[in-house]
Amino acid sequence: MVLTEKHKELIERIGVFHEHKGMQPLVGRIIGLLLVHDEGEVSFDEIVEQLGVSKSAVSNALTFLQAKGRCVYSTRPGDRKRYFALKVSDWKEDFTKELENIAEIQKFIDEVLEVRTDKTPEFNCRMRDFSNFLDFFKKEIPALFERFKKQQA
Amino acid sequence: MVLTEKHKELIERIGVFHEHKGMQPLVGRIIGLLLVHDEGEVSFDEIVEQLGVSKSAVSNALTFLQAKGRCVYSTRPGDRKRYFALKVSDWKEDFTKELENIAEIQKFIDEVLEVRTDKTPEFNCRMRDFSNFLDFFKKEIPALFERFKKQQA
DNA sequence: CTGTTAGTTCTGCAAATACAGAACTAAAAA
DNA sequence: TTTTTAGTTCTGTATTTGCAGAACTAACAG
Repeated sequence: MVLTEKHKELIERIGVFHEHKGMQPLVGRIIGLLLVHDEGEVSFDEIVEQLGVSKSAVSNALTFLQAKGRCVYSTRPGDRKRYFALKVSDWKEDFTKELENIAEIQKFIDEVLEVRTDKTPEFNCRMRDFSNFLDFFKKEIPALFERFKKQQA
Repeated sequence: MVLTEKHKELIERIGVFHEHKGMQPLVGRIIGLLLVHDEGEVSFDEIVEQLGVSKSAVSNALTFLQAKGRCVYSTRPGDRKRYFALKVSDWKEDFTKELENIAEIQKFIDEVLEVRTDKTPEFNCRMRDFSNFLDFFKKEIPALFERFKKQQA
């Protein structure tokens, strides 16, 4: 597949977006490439060529993406190459994980509340409020997907 | 205020948590200190002493936190020191921002769908599904807070 | 057995990060 | 006016990051 300027520019922006989420630059670019690539599956070599980076960098980035469960590869009979693709299948799972990750702050809030004295009742009250909300939020996640399903039909 | 080992250890863990979110180490530690500190407000000097870091590092970190709107300082009559505190007041706003930030991926998903051919209908379909969900999700955020309010009462 | 393909692991380095320490600034105190 | 206080900005540096390139490995091909 030949990438147009538009493709390349979009890949870069998707890369930067993922960099901001803490991923290393190339990892974000690879996600971008796998997203815009027509065939869905992209060979190791093609990633190297399209992004103009070294094999070692691609190898490490793909190992990372696979470890994170964001990417898989398949093979074809009579072809030793690996074809990589994103696991868009379980976006619900991924999204849930991200939401739960945000809510992880609750664990700390609760620990903080345990060590705090009652010198600052308003502060403590707000924190407890926030903790209660996070509790509520986590429980609401499944319901969220259900409401979406209903609304779809 | 004298910090116990428990306090210090909790500050470190809160620091690491924020590092994973892309903040620089000291910024995370300062958030931790402001969270566990009894008085709620902590002077510049005390931050320097409690965390054992340089004034310059603290100055930069606090400038960053204030720019991000996560921290404010107040002053006291006849006292030139600045007392820093977290802005826990608007956790709803902060949380909303974080959720919207997650949903920002939708912008890219939609752009990706525009440049993709229909060679991979299933992939495209899943992406469209995800985009629709993100749409739904963003609209649901205010309702989420409302349901929490109701449940509280 | 030798060569080739496809990818991995190791080594090194250029650039970015995160901080220390010193010099500096602005305002209040003496 | 000089000094002190409280914090900022500048300069240098140790550490970490992100990648390139080379050496290596495993499997198949000739």
